[in-house]
Amino acid sequence: MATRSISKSTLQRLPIYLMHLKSLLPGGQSHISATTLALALGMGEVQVRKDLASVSEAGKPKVGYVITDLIEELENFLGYNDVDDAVVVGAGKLGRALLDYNGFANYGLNIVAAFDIDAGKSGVTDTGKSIFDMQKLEELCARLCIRIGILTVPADCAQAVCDRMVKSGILAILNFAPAHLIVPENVLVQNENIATSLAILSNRLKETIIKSSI
Amino acid sequence: MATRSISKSTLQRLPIYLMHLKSLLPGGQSHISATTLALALGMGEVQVRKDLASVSEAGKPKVGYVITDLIEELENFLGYNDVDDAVVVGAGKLGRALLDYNGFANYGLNIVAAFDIDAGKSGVTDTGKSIFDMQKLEELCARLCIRIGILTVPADCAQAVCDRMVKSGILAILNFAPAHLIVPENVLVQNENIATSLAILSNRLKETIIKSSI
DNA sequence: TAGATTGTTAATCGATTAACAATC
DNA sequence: TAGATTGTTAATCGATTAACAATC
Repeated sequence: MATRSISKSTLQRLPIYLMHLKSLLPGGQSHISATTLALALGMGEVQVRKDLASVSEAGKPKVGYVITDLIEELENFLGYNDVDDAVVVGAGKLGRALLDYNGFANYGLNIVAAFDIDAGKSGVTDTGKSIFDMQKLEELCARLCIRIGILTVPADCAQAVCDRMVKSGILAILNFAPAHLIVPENVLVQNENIATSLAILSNRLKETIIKSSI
Repeated sequence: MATRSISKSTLQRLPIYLMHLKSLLPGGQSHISATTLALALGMGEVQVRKDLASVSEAGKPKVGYVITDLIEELENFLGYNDVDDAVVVGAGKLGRALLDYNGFANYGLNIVAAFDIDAGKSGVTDTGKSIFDMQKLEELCARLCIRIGILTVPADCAQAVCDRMVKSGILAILNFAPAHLIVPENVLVQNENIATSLAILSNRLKETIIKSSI
């Protein structure tokens, strides 16, 4: 199977295209050109065309792409159609917000439950999702073959909790804790660190202000 | 003033160094070499050295860097010491989680209040932060000179709300809505889209599984 | 046919890595 | 002094952009 390897940068942009295309659906227009798409998203048109070429063969000169087809191809490529089960570990405010967020279904992610060290948090949330005691983590992950875990515990116990997740068979971790995780080679970590985003934003803001005050 | 422009990639890594250095403080060790730091974070040692050189002059051959000094320099550079006020717009679960998260203070961000279109959500949270009706947005932002806004509304009203934030004088937006925002040239947007992270994670997971099944 | 738009090949740009001289 | 470690200059790598041929 030729899983043509795709660059990380392109992969990051694909969901942006998908998002925009979906927002176009109610408008009723059937086709879109890479040029138009690039303009709307403030990207280079060659970049858009190259990115789209990596998931679709359906671009037609003069008319562009069929929007619904492109959406379908993007969703398939991104795996939004075959659902993966996931768990949230750490049922603090952020953890519970993610647990109850119903938008993940659109991205092929089904959060089945959350876990917390504080047994007092066990129970069922507004939306009917269960929060279990951490003790149940290993058994439940193994039984349901959970491969994706969302880590939302404080930094100081992030590594210890991460180790337990790995032991439970989790292969991919979305890490919201402001901590660097050490994992075995076969386990993936994607850091979702708000501090990092903030750093970039405030640095750029400072530069903007300096520039505009000259 | 020589605001030596720093690459975006480096800027993204600085908070990671800072985070790790802080976690080292309780250990009592006074110095650290770029080599050690690189090893701990799974990065190249030249990269670490180059990144650190962009914020510090204090590296000494043979001994490395004084940890506390390096922390100080990183915090100054990242602006964690001069606090910026910010508001959250959209008091849903995520918005309220961010509003009540007390970790932002470490990053030089002080969230003063949240706003929501649903006046029924107005009030005070557990941690004493106020949620106001959206109507108050413009007046309060102007009065407090708010320049940073955190956007946590649903995708379908993200652009409209963003426009109001811009009109209120906000210059930097941390966007959690899964939508592409169009803003004037002088306004910065940093997208914090979980779908994107998820796309990368699940794609890499798939590749890992394919590879390991060969 | 003419022209808009596609997909691709070549050139440029930026970031990472390798090599090395400087120094405590 | 010797060697660990720094900071920098040059080489490599990857991603973006520009140029262009193909085509509906």
